[in-house]
Amino acid sequence: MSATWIHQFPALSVLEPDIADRLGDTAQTVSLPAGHTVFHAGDACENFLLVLDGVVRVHMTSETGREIVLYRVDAGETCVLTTACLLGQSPYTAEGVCETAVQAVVLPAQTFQTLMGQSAVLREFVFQSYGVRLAELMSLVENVAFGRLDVRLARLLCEQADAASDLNQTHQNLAVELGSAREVISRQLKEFERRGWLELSRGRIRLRDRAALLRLAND
Amino acid sequence: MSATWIHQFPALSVLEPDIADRLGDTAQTVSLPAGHTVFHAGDACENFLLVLDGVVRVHMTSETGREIVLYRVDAGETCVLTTACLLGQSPYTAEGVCETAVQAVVLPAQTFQTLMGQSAVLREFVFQSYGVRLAELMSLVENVAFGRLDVRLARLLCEQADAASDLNQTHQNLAVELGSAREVISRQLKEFERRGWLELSRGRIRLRDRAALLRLAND
DNA sequence: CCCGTTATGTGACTTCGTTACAGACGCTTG
DNA sequence: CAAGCGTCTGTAACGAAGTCACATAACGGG
Repeated sequence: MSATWIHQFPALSVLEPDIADRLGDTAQTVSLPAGHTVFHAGDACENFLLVLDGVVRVHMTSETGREIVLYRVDAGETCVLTTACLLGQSPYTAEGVCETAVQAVVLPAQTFQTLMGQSAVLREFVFQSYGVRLAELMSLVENVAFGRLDVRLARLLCEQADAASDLNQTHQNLAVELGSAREVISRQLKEFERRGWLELSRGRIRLRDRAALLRLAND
Repeated sequence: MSATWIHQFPALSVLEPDIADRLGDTAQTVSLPAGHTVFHAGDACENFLLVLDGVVRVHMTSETGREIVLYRVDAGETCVLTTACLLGQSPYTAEGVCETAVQAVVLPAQTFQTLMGQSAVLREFVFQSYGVRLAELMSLVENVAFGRLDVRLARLLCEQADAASDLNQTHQNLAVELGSAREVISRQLKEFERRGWLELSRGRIRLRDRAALLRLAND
């Protein structure tokens, strides 16, 4: 019998019935707490992962300790890095950490390979993920290589702020998001505050002039 | 009858016979001169591409004119960006230029989709490409975000120098390779020359102390 | 040989990352 | 409540890399 979780996701709800059954039978679902490390750089990859609920953040760390977020895996998405490592028999080159509590489906490599050969829908699904991530990564390269930090920061702030124009983030977290250094972000935020665009307090930023930030962001 | 070019490539020589025939029948092969632009950023993608001979370079250009090489498509390889755009119905986000004269197979989107559904070998081939490029792009992100320029340049010089330790490249070209600026590369090369590691002349660099460059490169 | 084109050299300046701290805030605990 | 501690933020000085504005220099036809 096909598991109920499959029907949560449009991309999978059209799975061939027999494939859906196989998936429901073989796949284990696991619960991981927030902060749990799903994989480290250098780990061998043994399972295909599909996130059912929560968010996994995939990021790289430099030798000097700086980090950069590559992408996030949301509910209904798969981790392409995992797929790539599985199919290419190569170890992970980045780290995956649960940003929230996460429910995920774990599929042994062997089963994954078999199902990929049998299900056009699953293939389509995985291909789609690849395409999206590839585009994201290219855009990341562009931003890191050419983008100005003030512009990127302004964009990030506008994206992350909630309806009340608040965001609860440390400068360190924002730095990781952009692959920059905490001190640089602090400096830039201070400059934004000086211009009256926002207000800083410990662990929180309140946007005061979103329009100004958006103007800068759309450079 | 299956075209002879198919047998040049290990990955495709194991194609199912009927698929190979279809490919041989429908696919057009084209010849492009060195310097020819295969696709621009913003173009819609209409054909699947497979390089038979020569090299296509895929790079991005910033608003300010700086460029960075994302990857190269060599003989026997496909352009993942093309595949991604094809499957995702999205426009190109980078530019592809023939670095040498190029012979390539051009497959209409429709035919590609059909063959992808029918041939496990072709799928395997395309998946493999995705994985490799994804890893390359992640490594690029890491280098651009965290790598020191002198180290990256030293690495590039060692890679590109021929057996005689010569390489015929302008500083501008090296800059594009690393996503940096010409002046910065000139400065760094001058510094290497000052240390006696190489010799500069117009359009050519001769390595004098490859060991020293390698030491720096392996930081 | 002259001249236009392409390549390289240089200095001043800006932005960003690094190092090395000093405070400041919030929380626990005696 | 005060003291102590871990985390977060501020700052200054410096180094590394990108930008701007040029000056030269080498090459390759006519």
